[in-house]
Amino acid sequence: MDEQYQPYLHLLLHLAKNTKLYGRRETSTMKLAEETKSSQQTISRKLQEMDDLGLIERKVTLTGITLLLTAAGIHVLEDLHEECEALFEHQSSIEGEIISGLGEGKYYVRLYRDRIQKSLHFRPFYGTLNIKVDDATLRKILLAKGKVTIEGFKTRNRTFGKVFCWKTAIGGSITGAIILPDRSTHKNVIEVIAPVNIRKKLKLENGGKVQCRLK
Amino acid sequence: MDEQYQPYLHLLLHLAKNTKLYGRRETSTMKLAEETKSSQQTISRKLQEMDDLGLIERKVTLTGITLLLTAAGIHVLEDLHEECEALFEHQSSIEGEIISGLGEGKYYVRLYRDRIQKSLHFRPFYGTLNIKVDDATLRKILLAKGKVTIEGFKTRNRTFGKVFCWKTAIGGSITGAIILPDRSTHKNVIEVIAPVNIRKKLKLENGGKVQCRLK
DNA sequence: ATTACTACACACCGAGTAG
DNA sequence: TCTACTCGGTGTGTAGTAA
Repeated sequence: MDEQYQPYLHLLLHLAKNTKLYGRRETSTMKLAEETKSSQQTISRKLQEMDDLGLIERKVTLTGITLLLTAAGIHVLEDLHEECEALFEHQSSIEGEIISGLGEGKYYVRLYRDRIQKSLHFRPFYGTLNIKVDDATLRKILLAKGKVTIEGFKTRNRTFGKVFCWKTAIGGSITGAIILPDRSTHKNVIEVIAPVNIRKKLKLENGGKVQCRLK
Repeated sequence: MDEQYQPYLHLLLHLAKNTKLYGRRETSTMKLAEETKSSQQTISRKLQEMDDLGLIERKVTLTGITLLLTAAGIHVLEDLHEECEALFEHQSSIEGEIISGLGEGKYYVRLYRDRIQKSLHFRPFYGTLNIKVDDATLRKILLAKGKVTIEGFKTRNRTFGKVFCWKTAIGGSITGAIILPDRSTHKNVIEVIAPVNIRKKLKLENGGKVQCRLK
């Protein structure tokens, strides 16, 4: 993004929406002021400046203003779009290193099995694939859309906390889920479950890399 | 886009690129000032303000600053991304009404045939499909990427002008091209050519609508 | 009705500099 | 070194108003 256009981005985006990028719009500085929650004077000045910068074409009429985005104006938005695309491109891709589990996972999956089936609509294999990921990847997962929460429960003897899940394609083929306990004990390790034995099916070994895709 | 974040967008985008959205970055106000072509003081102030707004997490260290985008900060960029997506969503789609040609097209395609084959890599059927489009659609085509120019030429008797072409899928199936003479005589009418007789193959009639997809 | 000028207040930028 | 303060010059928003 070219920083010189920063003060105009909000208005430019508004105009782009109004003109469907390529069209012409008959409007008035007052209408635009209302729509963008600023003053008629500010709109008038900004439109003049955007005209001077070559971002829009502007014709003053008796009843208002007719506006049109120029190729340059559209290009500013295209650039912005591309920058955003680049940012979110690898949005759903997760990569990490397979590590050996402690067998704990197996124990818990068994306990949560019915709840998992209810929330994620599959019957999990009783083993988890443990993947070590970096901080950024962990944050990516935690902030990802499509989070499913499995509520905790109590037995006579102890309390089991809630678990968060994200539906995931593992290794590009198996459909399963990443699960993270609300109060995780091991940092930077995610557990992945699926209806099948992932480790066996994908012939994975400790230390190897594996890709998942959030969905 | 929320207009209150406008002054921070440039810096926020810069930080997003640096942190790959989810990561942490150790940097300094001076480095960021250089990278974004502003002053150390401005960066310092803006980072404080972005922290106050909850867009970033900021930790001052002995050697500089450690930065992290918050969920809110990422969300601002997600919103921006979605707005851009919406703008460019129908970017490549062209729609118009079929009108009867004057037989002129046929004459010209025959003359330009070899040049068309060389530039567009297909041998055109000797007839054009005439489509009436609105102003915005015409502008969309003219500003579209992938424009191919066929240079004009002279014969003993007269001069033939250059022609602009855009590769296009017609009706979702036929691959052809939209062609527009440099000096078009009929306004808002585009001509479409293909290796086959489009009108016959798609069973099109005058007055009907047809969709094309630029590519 | 409009647009857009002038005038003024407030916000913002960046040089200098303290901590 | 670093961050971040003060402060003066400039930029930006809006009320009033002319055209």
